[in-house]
Amino acid sequence: MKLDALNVKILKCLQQNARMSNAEIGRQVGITSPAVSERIKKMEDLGIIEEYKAIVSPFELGYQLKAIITLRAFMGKLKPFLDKVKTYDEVVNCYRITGDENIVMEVVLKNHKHLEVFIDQLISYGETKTQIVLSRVVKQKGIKPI
Amino acid sequence: MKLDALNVKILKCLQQNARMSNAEIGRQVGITSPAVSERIKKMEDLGIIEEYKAIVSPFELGYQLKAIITLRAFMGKLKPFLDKVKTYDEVVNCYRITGDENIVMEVVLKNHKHLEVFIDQLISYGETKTQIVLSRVVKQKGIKPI
DNA sequence: AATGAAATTGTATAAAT
DNA sequence: ATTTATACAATTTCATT
Repeated sequence: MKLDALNVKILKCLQQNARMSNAEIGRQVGITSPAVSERIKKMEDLGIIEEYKAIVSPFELGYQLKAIITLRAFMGKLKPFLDKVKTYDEVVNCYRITGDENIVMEVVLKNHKHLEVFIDQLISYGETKTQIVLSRVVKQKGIKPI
Repeated sequence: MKLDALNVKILKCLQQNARMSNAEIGRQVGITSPAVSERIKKMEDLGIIEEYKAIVSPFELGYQLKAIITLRAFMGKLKPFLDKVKTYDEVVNCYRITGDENIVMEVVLKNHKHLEVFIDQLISYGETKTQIVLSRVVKQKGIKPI
């Protein structure tokens, strides 16, 4: 029993509001709170639920710019970059990808000057391409089980 | 009083574990749980905290592939696409961006066949470029207040 | 804006089905 | 694997500072 209909409903609740109480989830899915608690614990242990995060507004925290930056690493510079990128506070998300570019990053920045300074840090690792985010079309969505 | 040292600490807790109890947060930051509760409520009302989400493993839900897909919309096709993209379950994140491409999407897919079918849906809206995600270098990180 | 106290609600554990 | 019962803990509300 990994992902029956009940667990799917529980996941849906937690993806909508991770701070919902077990009791409230129980009411919505039709079981008691100890049962909810056990199912959640099991899904955490199995790695189905990875973590619970508060999503904080970058703008409200003082970051006026968001950008998607891709990096095409120079010969021998990819590994050093993979170590370095973990230390950048600006990088909120980073994937290694196939294709001409090796890396795609989601970056938050205070202003254009901050962007300039940040890009300057990258040039020793490779060629970058920067795309400024104009708007969020789809809000980070919960993943639907198949 | 929007983001004093206490609120910054509270945000840090909630970004690490959104299901942490108010009492536990209070212990960590040195105030009582009603005070925590009130501060959190205020940050929610001000839009500093946008939402609380369980992060669920796409792989465990049956999605073996993740891709970054950019779209360069055809003349007059951007607006129709912006409406349509909200309906795609595969798209977990989507930004409108500056540059040659208009859109960048983070997409989860069952397999290569699913990817093929998905890309086929996009061709009426514009030219696409697909980059398969090999690994996550930086896990979705909490944003640090300035 | 924070605390302390009281009432309500939620959680954890164990026993039973 | 879920429920019920129970003890413990957390939350909410409100009066107080």
